[in-house]
Amino acid sequence: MQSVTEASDSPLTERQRDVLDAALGLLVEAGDTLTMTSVARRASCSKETLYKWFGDRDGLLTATVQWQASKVRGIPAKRDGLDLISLTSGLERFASDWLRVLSGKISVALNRIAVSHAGSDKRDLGAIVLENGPFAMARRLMPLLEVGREAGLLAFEDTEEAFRTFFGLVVRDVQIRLLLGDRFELTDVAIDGEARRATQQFFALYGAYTNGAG
Amino acid sequence: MQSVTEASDSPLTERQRDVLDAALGLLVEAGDTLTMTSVARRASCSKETLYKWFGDRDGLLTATVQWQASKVRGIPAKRDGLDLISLTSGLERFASDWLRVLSGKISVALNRIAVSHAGSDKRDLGAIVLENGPFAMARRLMPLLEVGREAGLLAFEDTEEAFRTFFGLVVRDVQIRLLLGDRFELTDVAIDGEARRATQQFFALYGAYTNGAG
DNA sequence: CTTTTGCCGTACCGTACGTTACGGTTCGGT
DNA sequence: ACCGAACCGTAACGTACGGTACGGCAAAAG
Repeated sequence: MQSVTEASDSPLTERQRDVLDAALGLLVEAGDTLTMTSVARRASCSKETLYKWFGDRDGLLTATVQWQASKVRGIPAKRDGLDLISLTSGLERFASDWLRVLSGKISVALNRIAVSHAGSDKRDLGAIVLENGPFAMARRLMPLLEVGREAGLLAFEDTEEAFRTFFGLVVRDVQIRLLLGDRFELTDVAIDGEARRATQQFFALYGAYTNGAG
Repeated sequence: MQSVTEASDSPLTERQRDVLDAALGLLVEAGDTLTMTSVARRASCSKETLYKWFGDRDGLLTATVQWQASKVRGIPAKRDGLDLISLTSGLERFASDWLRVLSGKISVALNRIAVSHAGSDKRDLGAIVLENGPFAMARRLMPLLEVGREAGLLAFEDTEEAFRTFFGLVVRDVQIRLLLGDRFELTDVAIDGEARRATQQFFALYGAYTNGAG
């Protein structure tokens, strides 16, 4: 027996991971209208166990979001961006991956939960999603941008500023429209096209061989 | 007596508007955790009246969102963008206004509500917010962009494509961070700076005097 | 074999809240 | 002055759901 709600680095039994996967599935299907009873039934476990492991409903939600975050985390960006070709393809692949994750059902569902719980005095799911969403993207991308700058391929003063512009060029209105329930068809080829366009526009703004209008 | 839930263009009594303002205030303060009782108390009306006018809780929420939308709607964009100066200032003012609305408490609250209700089978608040948010922005801005193109100041093929890029350059990660509860200080001068940067970058991408990389 | 532990299944409790019902009050119409 | 409609305030109902208690079982510990 171990309560997961205390320290953030509890090792999580395989059974617990199964339970969280069940909760994740229900979260995607039903949003935060999921009930403790439904989670228990889906996971074939008792409600008592849920409460023993996760404390309360909010603890279960938090653990579920963290569990998904731990799955996505750790796709390291390759730092081989020394020439223009590899930097370009690195940015493109980055944008492509990001859009793919962003438009996935799980991401949409989790962002919905976090948004609707933000501003509450409970455990802040928003902070977790923020940390594993935009902030994680920044942590992974900004080193790549700086490598590009040191290689003389990019020109900017504020790295965060450059990153946020890249973010805007990649995501545009896609995420908010998805969150607001707009039916959106975003095929894989469309995503790749978006990534290519965003990268191209980013180079038009921050490429060292054009104007360095940072 | 008139039920507002049926036709979308019910004229709304002044008393009803007062009630919706009260609901709006509670929505900003408490999110969708507001109760029918609290709305009745704040508006000094009976719950029976709430149900007679708006049908049910969801109808009240919908009416409230529509009421706020009807307040924001109808700030027409001036179509005087014939020379570069006025086009630039038009875009800047547009971006500035948009960021100001976007970062306001009411906008954040309403987007939160709409996001958390999206994907539900109830009346779609997401569609309303979408219609009065990004889509309204598009309807107002795209004509201005086309005027700029016809005046030879901008170069692009797909107007919607150009608009969405402008959207991305203006909003970047601001909205999602606000929705996720990130404490964010966005002063008026900062907003004006953002608007200026976005406009400048947009001209760098779509200005006719540079490359027309649409 | 006995004890302990951990968990399942289920019944149960308390409460919050959406919704309805009803008596009392205001107010415009005649 | 009278009537009826609209509305206020509040009490009451029904229910869904978070949280708890408890009996039974299987497996590990002793």
